[in-house]
Amino acid sequence: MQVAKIDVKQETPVDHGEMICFSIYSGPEADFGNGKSCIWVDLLAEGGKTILAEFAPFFEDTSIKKAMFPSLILLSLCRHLVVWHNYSFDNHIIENYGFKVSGFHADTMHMARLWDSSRQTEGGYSLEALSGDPRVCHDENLIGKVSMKTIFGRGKVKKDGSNGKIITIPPVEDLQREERKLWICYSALDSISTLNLYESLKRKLSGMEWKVDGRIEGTMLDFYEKYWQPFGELLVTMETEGMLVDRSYLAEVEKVARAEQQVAGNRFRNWASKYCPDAKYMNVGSDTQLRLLLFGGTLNSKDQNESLPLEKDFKVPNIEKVIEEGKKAPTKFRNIKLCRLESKLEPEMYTASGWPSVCGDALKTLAGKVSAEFDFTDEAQVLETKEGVSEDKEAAYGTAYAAFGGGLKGKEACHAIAALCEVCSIDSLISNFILPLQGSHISGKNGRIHGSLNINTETGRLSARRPSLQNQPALEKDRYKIRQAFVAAPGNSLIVADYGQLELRILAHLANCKSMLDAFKAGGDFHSRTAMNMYPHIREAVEQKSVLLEWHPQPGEDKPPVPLLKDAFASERRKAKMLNFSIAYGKTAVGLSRDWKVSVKEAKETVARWYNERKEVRNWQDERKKEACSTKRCVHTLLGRARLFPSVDQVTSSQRGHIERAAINTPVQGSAADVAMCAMLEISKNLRLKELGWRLLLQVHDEVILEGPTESGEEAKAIVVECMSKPFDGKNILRVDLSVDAKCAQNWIMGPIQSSWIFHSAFFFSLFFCHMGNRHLCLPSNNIRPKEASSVRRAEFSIVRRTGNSVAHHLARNARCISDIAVWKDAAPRR
DNA sequence: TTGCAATGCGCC
DNA sequence: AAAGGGCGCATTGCAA
Repeated sequence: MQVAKIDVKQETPVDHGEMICFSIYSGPEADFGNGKSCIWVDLLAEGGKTILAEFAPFFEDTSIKKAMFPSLILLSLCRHLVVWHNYSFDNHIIENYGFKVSGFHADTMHMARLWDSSRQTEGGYSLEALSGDPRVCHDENLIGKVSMKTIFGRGKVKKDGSNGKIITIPPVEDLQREERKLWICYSALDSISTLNLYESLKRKLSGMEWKVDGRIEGTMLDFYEKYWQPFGELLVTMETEGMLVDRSYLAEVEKVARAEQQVAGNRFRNWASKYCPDAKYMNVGSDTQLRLLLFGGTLNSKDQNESLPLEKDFKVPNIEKVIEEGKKAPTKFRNIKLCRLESKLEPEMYTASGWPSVCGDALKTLAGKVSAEFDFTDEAQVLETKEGVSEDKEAAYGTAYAAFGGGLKGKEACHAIAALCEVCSIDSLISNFILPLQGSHISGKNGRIHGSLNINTETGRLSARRPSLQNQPALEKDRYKIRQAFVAAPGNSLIVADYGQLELRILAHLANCKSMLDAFKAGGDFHSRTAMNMYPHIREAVEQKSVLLEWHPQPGEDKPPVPLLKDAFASERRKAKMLNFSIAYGKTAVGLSRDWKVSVKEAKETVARWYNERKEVRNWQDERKKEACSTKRCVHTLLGRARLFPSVDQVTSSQRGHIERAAINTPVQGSAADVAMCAMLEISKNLRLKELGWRLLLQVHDEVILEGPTESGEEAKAIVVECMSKPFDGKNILRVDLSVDAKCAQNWIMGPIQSSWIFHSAFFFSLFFCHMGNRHLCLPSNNIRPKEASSVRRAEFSIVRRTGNSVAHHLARNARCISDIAVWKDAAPRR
């Protein structure tokens, strides 16, 4: 299928994009008439829409019979199962025409991910990359998909008439009309490649053992059919469902955010301009400018031959309408000269490439724990400060205090840098959420936003795109209450349910760690319990009842009789909590020492304390590392999905370190993803929920959101909790309970967060979409990296051959449907 | 004008 | 010697 009028990089396929053609292929034995095995349908031709309507029964369910369609063909077609490459996209495009797509059988994109989850940097998962990779498809008689760029790309003619390096591709509508023969071959090849890919992947997955807990359950093809096939379909329905967003609320929030950002930005610029006049006009969001302003002249920590310049010109919008020398009128942009503010300021953190870092953490070290509210250019506040009205303590100021000479100047610097942090955080909220959530490109006609939920991570987690709802500010940090903009439709409510410490529970299960399992069994505050286990003096205090592990207020009590552990030993608990999360991710003592700003020795000691009662965890981690670095080269998740690593013989030691950490993390993160997936399948299978009208909308790692009628909220909530607590066919196969917290609310702020969407498709049909609207596609010729973006604009599918030949035959005979037929041998001329 | 690498930041 | 797993996405500044 090819689609026009959609920009896949920006827009959701729900309610965006139009199909311009599609092709069908069901294997070489199928005969569409005259020995042709592939048909291609032109929807741009006169009456294109009518042709599509004729195919409606093919897309839809058998029960929806259209009289206009010859019933014989209809019946045989509808019994077919369809395989797609990136089903999500095609499904949405077809649904844009009002058809419900049925007969989903498999998605080769997901199958490929299951077979090898580590292709993202090495080929990727586009149809082109997969079908052209001899390790995937090795049929000598078939060639893989050939990219549009290869076939239709032309060097863009430069102004001087010479051929440029930039490759352009004409709009697909033009190609379809003007390069007809080639175009038909190209699109036919997509469906053929998809079928070929499907057969290959089926063989691959069938050859992989599927083991759960050491017991053979079948092959990975069985796994696919049991889990990822229905999961793929579920994700698509969730994308279609979408979520309602309150735009007027967001518009209000935007005003406030912009105003606050402006104030904080001016505060910083005013201060900086005392040292460097042009800083008054700088872009505080540019890390390049900031780096020079704060650390100009510093050496690169990785290459002592390189250093930042002491001053540099930057191009900024000429808002002040300054008329530069030699110019008559103000230009659109102008140059400003930035220089280092204070040479005593020393960078403490560096970026990966060795330059001083200006990230939030680095800036906070400079500023210390001070408020961004003080504006020392404001006389009144300066006076107040001099009189000692503000309670600032010198200890709270960061390293900038001394570097800028201490006293008032030092304080000024710290407060200004704190204001800078504020600007950055507000900016990211605006550009990541407040703006995109108001745009129409990610929402459909009904005003709901339809992001995408993808199975495209190495561990099997979902990712959410357009928008990326998974990085919404956490409840406590959501200064503009953005989650409040996600609302239930009138008469409906949301159920927001999340797992408590899912990954830690998984780790406890996988490592069979007694201490952790006991702590979970005991319930209460897990991190406090960890702290108690790590520090004998805390344990003593608990045993003597001079502190409480946790406290459940009884009627009439307004505070605990003795202090709580989390208050009395706050820093120990904080460390315990960080260790709980960090260790599962493979973090080392050196990393922790930097985070905590303590010596490596001290960090090592703390880590040792953590492992002391959790020896099983260390053993388990060592086993995983060995497994990853052995000839097996892989680790597995709870449900038996594998993650393959490169051979350790061929990597650097730092890459080996990465492999070892991933080997520890993947089973934990990937198993958590398995649990969340099973829970969602349980929820979607639940007949009572269906009956009550509750639908899944979103998932974010350990949290799900449903929407349904308010009146049945409580009943539905109980069912959801049940499904999540026993996600494996109604059972919990873990050694540890799954704790679930669920709320019923009108908007998301009342509870936890989440969302995502998928893409994918596979086998008899090939639907071609073209996107990019009327714009020409411009690609530099050296861009050989097949990105997912390119696969997203295509959708390919095929029908599993059951009665393939007769169907093909009938279709081919319906001349009104078919403008042309292409056989694969004619396809894909190489240029 | 467009794409890209580097950087940074949010979440779990 | 360095040492955090997994993502998506925005912006900047530069290259083609």
